[in-house]
Amino acid sequence: MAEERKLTTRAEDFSAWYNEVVLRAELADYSPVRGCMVIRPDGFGIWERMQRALDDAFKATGHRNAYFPLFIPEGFLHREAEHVKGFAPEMAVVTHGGGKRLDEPLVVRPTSETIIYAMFAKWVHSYRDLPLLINQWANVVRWEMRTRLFLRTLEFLWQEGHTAHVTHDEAEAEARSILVLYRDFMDEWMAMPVVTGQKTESERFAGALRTYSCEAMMQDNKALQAGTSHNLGQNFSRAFDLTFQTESGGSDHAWNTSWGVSTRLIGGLVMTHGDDRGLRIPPLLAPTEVVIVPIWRSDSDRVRVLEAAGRICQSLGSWERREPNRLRIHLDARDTLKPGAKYYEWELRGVPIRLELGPRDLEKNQAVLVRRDTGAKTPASLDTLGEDIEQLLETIQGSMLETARARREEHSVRGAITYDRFREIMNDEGAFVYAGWCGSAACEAKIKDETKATIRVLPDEEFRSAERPGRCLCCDEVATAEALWAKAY
RNA sequence: CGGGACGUAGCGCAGUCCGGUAGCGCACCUGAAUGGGGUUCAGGGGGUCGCGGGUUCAAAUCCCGCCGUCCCGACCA
Repeated sequence: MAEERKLTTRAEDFSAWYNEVVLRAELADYSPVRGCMVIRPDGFGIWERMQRALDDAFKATGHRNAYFPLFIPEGFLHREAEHVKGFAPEMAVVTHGGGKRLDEPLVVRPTSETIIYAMFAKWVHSYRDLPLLINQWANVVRWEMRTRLFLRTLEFLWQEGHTAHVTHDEAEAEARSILVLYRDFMDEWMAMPVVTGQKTESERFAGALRTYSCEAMMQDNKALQAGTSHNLGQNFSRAFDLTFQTESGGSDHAWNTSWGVSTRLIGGLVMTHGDDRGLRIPPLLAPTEVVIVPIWRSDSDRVRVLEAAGRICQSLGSWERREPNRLRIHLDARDTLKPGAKYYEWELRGVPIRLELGPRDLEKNQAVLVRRDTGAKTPASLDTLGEDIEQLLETIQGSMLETARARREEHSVRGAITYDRFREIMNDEGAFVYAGWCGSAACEAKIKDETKATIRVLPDEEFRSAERPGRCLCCDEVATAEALWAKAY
């Protein structure tokens, strides 16, 4: 009977395991519309914490939030040739409104470059108006053929930053600094280590000069693009007449960047940290950091334990060092479930710390703290509970990052490698392979065709192998770059 | 759009080959006991068997058509 309730283990079938965890932990659900997703409160709670952290970071670097329309005139998309080519196949188009056929169809935004730069053109007149640093929290629609909860849905929530600058270098610096901001967020908040780097021409954002990306490794050794930042050059400025008067009195097109992360991050979080018991949420993003499971035998015990648990909630929730952000603590006082059943449930939901409190603990003036990530149990004195929990949460956060990083490194291959060996690795377990590339799209395509692996990025200096491979993985020509190869989501 | 599988209670499934009262587990409701790792017992509610047509005394089951979902390809944050 207990067997039946067990999760599919990750090793058996990673996809099935992922779906099962997302659904059973109640992060999301399928909607009546195929390919769309309902984000449930538990999932949205994680997103809200991500939003807050990112929003603070954007504000701290001078960006401000604004909102632009959901509908974009179809003609706008066509003004940038590359852009429309990239997005046309996945656009949802509104042809009727108010019962009448529209003169010009409206595209439901797949991304907002066009409408935003059309507005920027009205707002920017002088170099003094620059840089213009705007962010938008919004939903977008991309009509994907195959969807997957959180990772690829027809509609998704995201944040898209759009900026305009006086010079190329300034825009480039912005795109790079946002990439670092993303990486820090993924490291420090999500405990999900990422490789940063530049996309190849074939993987570049439609209409961009250069695209930078954060790539995370999932537990099936596939790569997940977790965030992107683009230097758009003057392509959109030209298309939308975004000009300004320069300091010397001339006229110039502004330089743009755009960048975004989406609810896909939640999928990445699940696939990075989840285990065979369910979700593991890093403390900083956990909607609930601590769950108290009270234990009692008799009615009098029940009263005593619940009273003590209530006191803990009150004092920790208002613990002075946490003000105004109280410790996010939940008391599971349900008397319909045995403690054991509660343990399984909260483990599935990924709450970082479980606090067990029973009559025996009260006698010893202690509680038992159980880590979700390692399962380790330690008693803690009720007198120092706040400090101990705070300490433990920090430990868990750091330890989860280290575990994920170690896992990634364990499945990374650096240095010279033969094509046969590469194919073997890709067909076997999969891995992040750092290997030479001649720079030709032909080789890139050939490898993708033969191994299903793709170039994810040309990694930043710090992620490259110490010894640069001299030869292209594919054609054996002299390599002009080292690329990160992996199978990808 | 090509290849494969499936559609039966909220969820997971059996029953279909070989037509004959619509079942099981979980969840849910009521009551009692239980309570430091998925409690037990007793009772109970819930299904136009994806939709439409055909064959038959009789269809979840056989035949035809349609719809939908999932998986694998091409596409993608």
